[in-house]
Amino acid sequence: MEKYKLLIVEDDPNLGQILKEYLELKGYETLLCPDGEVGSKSYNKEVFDLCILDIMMPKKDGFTLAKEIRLSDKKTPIIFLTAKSMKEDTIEGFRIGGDDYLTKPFSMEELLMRLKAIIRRTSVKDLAKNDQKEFEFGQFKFLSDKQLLKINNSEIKLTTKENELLRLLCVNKDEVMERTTALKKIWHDDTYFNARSMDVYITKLRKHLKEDQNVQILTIHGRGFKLVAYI
Amino acid sequence: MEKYKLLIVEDDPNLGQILKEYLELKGYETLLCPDGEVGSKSYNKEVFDLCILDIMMPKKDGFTLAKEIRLSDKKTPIIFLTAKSMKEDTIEGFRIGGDDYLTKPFSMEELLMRLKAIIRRTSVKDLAKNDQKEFEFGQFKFLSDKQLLKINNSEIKLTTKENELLRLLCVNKDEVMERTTALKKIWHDDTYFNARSMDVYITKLRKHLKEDQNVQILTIHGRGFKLVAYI
DNA sequence: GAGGGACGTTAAAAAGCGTTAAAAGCCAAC
DNA sequence: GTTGGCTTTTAACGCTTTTTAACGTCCCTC
Repeated sequence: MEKYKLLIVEDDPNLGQILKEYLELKGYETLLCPDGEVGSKSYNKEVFDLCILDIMMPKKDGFTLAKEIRLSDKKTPIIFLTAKSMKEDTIEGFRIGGDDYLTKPFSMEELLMRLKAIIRRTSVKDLAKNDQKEFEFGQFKFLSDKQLLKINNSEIKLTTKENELLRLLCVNKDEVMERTTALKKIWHDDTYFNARSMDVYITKLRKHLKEDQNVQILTIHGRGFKLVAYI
Repeated sequence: MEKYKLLIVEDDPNLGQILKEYLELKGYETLLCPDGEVGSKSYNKEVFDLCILDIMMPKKDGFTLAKEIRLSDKKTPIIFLTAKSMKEDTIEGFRIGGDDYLTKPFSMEELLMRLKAIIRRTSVKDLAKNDQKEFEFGQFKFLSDKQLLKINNSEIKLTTKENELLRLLCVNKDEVMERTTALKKIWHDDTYFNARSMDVYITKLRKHLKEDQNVQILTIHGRGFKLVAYI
């Protein structure tokens, strides 16, 4: 079963390690970053289900990082951690688009409860679907673990990248597969050339999917792609 | 503009009144109940977007009320208010299915921020889920999830923006689609240039809709547009 | 009915995407 | 280690979508 993935950005190595261990014990996958800059880089390379950001940190503080994240991503929940309980700070945290704000010292249990409450409310993601290996749409049958796309009596062997991209489209069928998500998950970096490479693969997949006119990959301009089947 | 409706259950008449007045000033519709029993009755009579429950109350405490609510309704967010900051209590609040937990005394501003953060999340989720995907008006059939506008035997492929705008007009058919609403929902910012861009798209849509003379996009000067079909 | 703000339309600029082909990278067989 | 075949990336060009700009018209207010 796939786990929820958390980005923890905390400069105090003790607290960071405690957070990491506790949350991993509770069944989450975590990545711990020692400052805002490393946190920013990690955020741009991977997809996380939730971010836990300390506010006062060297190099780049939590508010600045949160603002950067919110420029492109309004969705991923953010929890702030801080030693200051100042009213203005709290309000600033929510103004930026944070989802919760915990003042140190807090109990691990309370953090966990708040984290769960947020994920329960926000997560549209179905973890079970992420483990799915076979998909059907239109007249196609897609076996992602065998890299095979079947239609009628013919089989198309997919390359690794074709396979991963089609899989992500299937997991998000009838919803938008965001460009940035695909780039992070499949190409591990959201850069100009990777984006061009992805466009090439969309073309390749569209050619394969031509066999059934009722299946299409729609372009959602500025956001990504959407796999739809008309029947 | 429809307001969010809040159920406030608080036995302290002073705090209750302050909450009510403050939140109404901030644009919410509220109903204040003096204890859990009255709160329970009110909850069963009306639909609320969020509940604010004090925990220690005569007749029926906040936890009991929350449990009742969660028996039938897992969705409506619940914020607990309490004088006790005991850890077990907080955790119990989240265990029941609460969404946030504020310890008295708290600032009205912080309550408002937390409330907004929760509503921002839940309303986004709802919009994504319970949205209609197919519309009919005049001789048109509009499949918004496929970005297709059909009339007679022809299909018009819509661009992403055309599609989103037409969808918003359809949702508000025969009523005014406010300019600011459209700009916020589709362009994510109500600025001068986005407003001009939207005008361009209204022109594009009007061209597409020319196929049926009985369908029109009316201009409501100073407010927005209205999609109407005369037959 | 004059003036200013709001809207309508068209065209050009900018940004984003689609497609093809060539270059580079990878890997297994020889 | 070199070859050949396949996958992936880079490059280039053309096209579509979206935004910006400019100018004309409408419409409300005074």
